[in-house]
Amino acid sequence: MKQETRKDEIIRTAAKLFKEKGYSAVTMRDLATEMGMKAASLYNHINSKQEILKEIIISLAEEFTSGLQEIQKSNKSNIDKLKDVIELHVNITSKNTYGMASLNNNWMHLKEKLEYYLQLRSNYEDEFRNVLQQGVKNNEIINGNIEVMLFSILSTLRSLYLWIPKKEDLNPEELSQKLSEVLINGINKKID
Amino acid sequence: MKQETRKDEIIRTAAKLFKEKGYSAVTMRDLATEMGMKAASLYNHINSKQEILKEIIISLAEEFTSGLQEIQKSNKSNIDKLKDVIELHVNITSKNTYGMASLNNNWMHLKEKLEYYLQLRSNYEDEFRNVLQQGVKNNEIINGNIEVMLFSILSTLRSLYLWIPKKEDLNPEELSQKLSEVLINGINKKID
DNA sequence: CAAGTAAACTAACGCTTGTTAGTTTTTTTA
DNA sequence: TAAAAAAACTAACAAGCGTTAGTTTACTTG
Repeated sequence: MKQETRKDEIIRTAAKLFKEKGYSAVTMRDLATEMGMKAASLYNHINSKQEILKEIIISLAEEFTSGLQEIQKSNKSNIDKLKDVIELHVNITSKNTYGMASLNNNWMHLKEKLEYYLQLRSNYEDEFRNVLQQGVKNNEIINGNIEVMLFSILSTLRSLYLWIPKKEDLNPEELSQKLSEVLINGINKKID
Repeated sequence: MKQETRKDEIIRTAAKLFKEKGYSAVTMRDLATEMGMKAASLYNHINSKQEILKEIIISLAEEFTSGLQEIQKSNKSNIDKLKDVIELHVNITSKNTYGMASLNNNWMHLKEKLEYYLQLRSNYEDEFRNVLQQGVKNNEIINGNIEVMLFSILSTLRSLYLWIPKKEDLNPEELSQKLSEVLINGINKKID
């Protein structure tokens, strides 16, 4: 575990402010105040406001990409892969709810890295869809509208950053498990 | 059907830009350009940038509130009430995906109306939770973690604004129905 | 403890922001 | 068609923006 540099601290603090007000509404003076310094001093550690956003978003996006690739390698059932993906989202989001807000809401303010981000995101959705499609093919998942399923599950997972901070009584393991139950089996009481 | 005033047109155009870049990143000059006029001219129709945001968000929030109250009045089963709520979200969002982006992501930039908005939102979640709780009590809904169910469903419904514009092949009725299926029954293939 | 480096500071830059004042043009009304 | 109203315009404002240059202070190291 490498210890946090001043740059890391700035990025972490920025992510927190970006979650509260969005990238554009947070000024370098806001960030400096929160760090207990003057705005110009930030530039001893970072090159630009844009760089901060890039660091927050791209590192998270790559973490999701490599996480999903790892899951795909296994030879588990597709339902179990789906459970692993849910766990992946819960784990990454639990560690960095602030950063996830930027990933979800501030990606459009990326400049040089925008295209790269969109590529990662698009690939991620394709891989995710693939799990569902294979699940249908193998009779693990109902033969319904794949896009509706994908959208529904992914929307929930992408919103975790808003909800995890409010429910600290649930640890990541419990949360993953309960979330898997609801997302996979629904809420309907079976008649049996 | 009252015809659209110039003010309405400005608000609608602003909502579109707010969705693309967020409230703070959209300037009055951006909005004016999109409207084919100069920034100062906007002020013949609106009082401030803040007023535009207020109009977008509060009208939608009140539409949700009154819609849910109407649903609560009926004596349908709670599962059927839930289906109606899903339909409510699909209908309101279909009519105004741009405005829904502001509702979801730019509410924190409200000033005078912030507290009012938060009250509406909080009440809405309480009413929604109530439907689920009654459903559990009446043996319609599984006796699981209510908060996880609430979060999962509401996250999906609140993300509809991102997804509806990309899937124009699905009309609101079909979408509501398929969404209800997935959110209520899950995606798991029943073994029978 | 001297030298070097890291990290803070002050001051300022050129540019953009939301908004106002005053004027001109266009459209509606009588 | 003249008067009134609506809706555009130009010009400018004070404040705030990200960032740079140059300097001072605080820590680290030989």
